[in-house]
Amino acid sequence: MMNSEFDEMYQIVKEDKELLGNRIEAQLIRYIQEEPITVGEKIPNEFELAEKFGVGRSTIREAVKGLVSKGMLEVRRGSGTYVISSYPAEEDPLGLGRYDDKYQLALELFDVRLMIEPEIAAYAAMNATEEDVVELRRLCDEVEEIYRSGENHVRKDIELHTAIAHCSKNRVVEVLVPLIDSAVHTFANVTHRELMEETIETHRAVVEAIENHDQVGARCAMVMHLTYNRQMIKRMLEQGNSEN
Amino acid sequence: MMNSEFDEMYQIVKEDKELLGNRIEAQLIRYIQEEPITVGEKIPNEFELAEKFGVGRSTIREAVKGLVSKGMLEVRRGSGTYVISSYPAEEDPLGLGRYDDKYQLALELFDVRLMIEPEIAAYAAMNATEEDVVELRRLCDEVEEIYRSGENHVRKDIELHTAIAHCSKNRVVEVLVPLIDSAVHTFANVTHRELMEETIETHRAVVEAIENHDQVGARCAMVMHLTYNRQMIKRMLEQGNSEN
DNA sequence: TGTGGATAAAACGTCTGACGTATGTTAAGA
DNA sequence: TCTTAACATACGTCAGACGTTTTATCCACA
Repeated sequence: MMNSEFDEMYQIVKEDKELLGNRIEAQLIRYIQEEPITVGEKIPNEFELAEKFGVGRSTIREAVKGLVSKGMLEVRRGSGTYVISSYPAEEDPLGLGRYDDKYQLALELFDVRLMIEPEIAAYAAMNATEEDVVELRRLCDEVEEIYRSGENHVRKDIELHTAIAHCSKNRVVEVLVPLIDSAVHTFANVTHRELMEETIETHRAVVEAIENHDQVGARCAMVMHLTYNRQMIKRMLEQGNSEN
Repeated sequence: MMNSEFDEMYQIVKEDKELLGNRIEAQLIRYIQEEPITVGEKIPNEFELAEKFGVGRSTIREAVKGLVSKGMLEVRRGSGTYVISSYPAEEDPLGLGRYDDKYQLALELFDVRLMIEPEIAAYAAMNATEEDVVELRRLCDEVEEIYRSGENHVRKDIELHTAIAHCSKNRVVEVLVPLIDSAVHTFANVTHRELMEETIETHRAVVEAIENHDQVGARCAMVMHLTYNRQMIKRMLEQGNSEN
């Protein structure tokens, strides 16, 4: 048989209870990214994929359909299925992947955060309940804990900012904040010791101001938090750029 | 035969070149909204739908899958397929359909617009090129024209606000603004003569300030525009509410 | 009478094979 | 050389079978 090394790598083992189609979808992402099949190229046809992954053609079609709706693939009937983005929509919910100057994009993302998140913090200071504050404190601790353990804290960081948005009692920003912040995660994912120490500190300052219903304080703390982050990221990305 | 009146209404005629699955998806939306099948209820099973729409089960599954990824349906294996939002993601890109108090939601949407759009207008005043301004003027005219003709101007209105976002030269807000504003369209779609007259006027004030690179002026004009709109919509929705 | 487990029914998930239709390519003919 | 017809490729749709999960039913047993 051909593809034996492929089989070992990608052939699925049916034991999970997660739906097959979804697992194949994840495998397909991995396959495209590892191969790699770059933007504009076409992936193997449905029969080949079915054979490679050891599943039926309908399952492949499910997976492909999923990635089409996530903006990663495009189907041209009679011709083939093509890669149109390197990321599925979960990692890039705003569809920013089509821009290639990640550096500028990162700064623009922070400009947007600076537009809304200080205001959100002020709303939060106005509307947060006691339970909300408990939750915020817990998240602050978790972010710090994860950071100290050396793991990636970004997911938790987004959770914290989303929780602050939740405190604002405006459900629209509660949707918006994770969208924007996870885009930051994708396009400006830098970590740095000094940055983290400062982040943990300003996080607590924001939460404290919210707890005291100090709107101006919350707004200012958030501005500081984001400004410092923006500055550091700008510096680090400039270094990264100059190395090219 | 049963369902004859149904057949007349929903049975598809195979003549278009649009893919069957996509057409069925649209039919399914219409069916759910007209029936109506409200949030939380389940839709008929796949076999019934296949028979009703006169297509194969795989086609129904394609359509359902599409609406799942658009956040309108949820499939519970072994149980059925349920409506979780009254709108597909195109009309409700932020997934706000799961909330049922449209009134409060509309106000929250305007609060968010008030957070970002004045700031965007200020950025636009700073960065707009001459061609940008020409485009803005053109859109102002078009909005007015469409309004005078009695047609629905909201699409064009969103275009104008998106164009202003484009002038800011921040590509993130250029993505964000149409998301938010089309949600406004879905959840707070009110028209009113007085509102429109004022809207057309303040639109021009914003554009004029942008043209003059008057950041403060642009910000203020946008605040006025949105505040007035929020106020009117609040009043009209309160009337609507009290009639219940 | 009440409860727990076995059983059946309902509904989605996946596989297979066949045929339809759009697209692209190639080769023959004018 | 250009056009056109045939052919190959690849996705689209259908039909039927069987598996798995969830939910409802019902009966036995305490």
